[in-house]
Amino acid sequence: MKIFVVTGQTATGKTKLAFNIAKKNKGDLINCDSRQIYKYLDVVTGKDIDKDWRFISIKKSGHFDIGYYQKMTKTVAQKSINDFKNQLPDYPKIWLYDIITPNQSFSSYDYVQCANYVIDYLLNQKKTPVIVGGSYFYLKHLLYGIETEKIPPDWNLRKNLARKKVKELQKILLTIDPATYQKLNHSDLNNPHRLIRKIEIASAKNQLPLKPSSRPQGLIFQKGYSIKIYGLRFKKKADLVSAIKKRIEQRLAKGALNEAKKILNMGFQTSDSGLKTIGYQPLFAYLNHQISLKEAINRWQTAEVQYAKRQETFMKKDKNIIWRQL
RNA sequence: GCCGAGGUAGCCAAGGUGGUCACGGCGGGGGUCUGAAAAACCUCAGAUGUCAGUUCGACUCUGACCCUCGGCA
Repeated sequence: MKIFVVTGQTATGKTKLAFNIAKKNKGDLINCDSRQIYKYLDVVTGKDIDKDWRFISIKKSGHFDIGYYQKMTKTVAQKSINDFKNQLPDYPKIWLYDIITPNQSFSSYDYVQCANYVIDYLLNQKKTPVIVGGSYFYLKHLLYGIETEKIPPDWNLRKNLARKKVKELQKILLTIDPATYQKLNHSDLNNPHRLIRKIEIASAKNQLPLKPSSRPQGLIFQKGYSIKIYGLRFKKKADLVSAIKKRIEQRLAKGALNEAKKILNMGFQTSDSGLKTIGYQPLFAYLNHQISLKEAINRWQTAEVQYAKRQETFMKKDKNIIWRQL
């Protein structure tokens, strides 16, 4: 059973490659972009769908809405899907867009659950999963598994700890789990998010009886799967920058500003987790007359370029990625 | 042309009665990464407009010059 993965830097044309692979292998795309998972964040996140596509939900579990986008022919798009099910064009579907709303929380663990569900679903239908996206954190967990115990977020704890200074968090961790504390590097030691997570794990361990960690395994360790992981990246930084600039212009032309406005009108807060997505904050600042449009665009571009660099730093440690330079 | 303000790294910017060649922020380079990840965090590099003078010593004082920004003309 074949599984393809297309990952890499932003703005490298991952989706296009994924579509080509899917067409040749009777496949569907499975989104692995942590932003396109949100409903309503369409233009700024660059979802590759337009009016011809329709969302079909196949499973709602908890607050997750798992489904796919299906390309329609012009006439079909206007009528009921059921009447035309057999006439739909044979075109790869896109799974795992629009799972949650921008104010809902979603973790890499959640992603792995959703993705595995869809992968099984497709393999059962003898279809080829083509996982596509640049959220390597999600991808890493999907491919290689999550070794730590499955300790869910403790929102009360997080809320309390969020008010504390880094030094205090360090002290707490040092007290309840000195072994973990000693292993922290300089970066993690000053990272409130990660300190809080470590404290969360340590205090859960203290409360629950320690069970032998049943090592959940990632896709890559499962027998019978042949997985190819492609990574796209630019050879020259100047090309990355111009690709990003061009894409932002296109997204603005497609109505990125209206989308930002619409999202605020829907009642979402600028602090909602989905709206930490690159692009929205500067657009909000512009809409509030805090900065010029030019400044907003600059900030957006800079943030994208910085993100692309972080992606590469993270991904290049993965020796299973087959790189294609652009 | 005159009056005023000012010229500190790619950008913004602090400073001091002259004395380890200078606080920060952004941007840039390099990293971290196992239930927030398009997040959060770590780390490195880089500067006193030009020329002269005073002084043991000037980025800091003096003068000239060159620019920039206001106002007057």
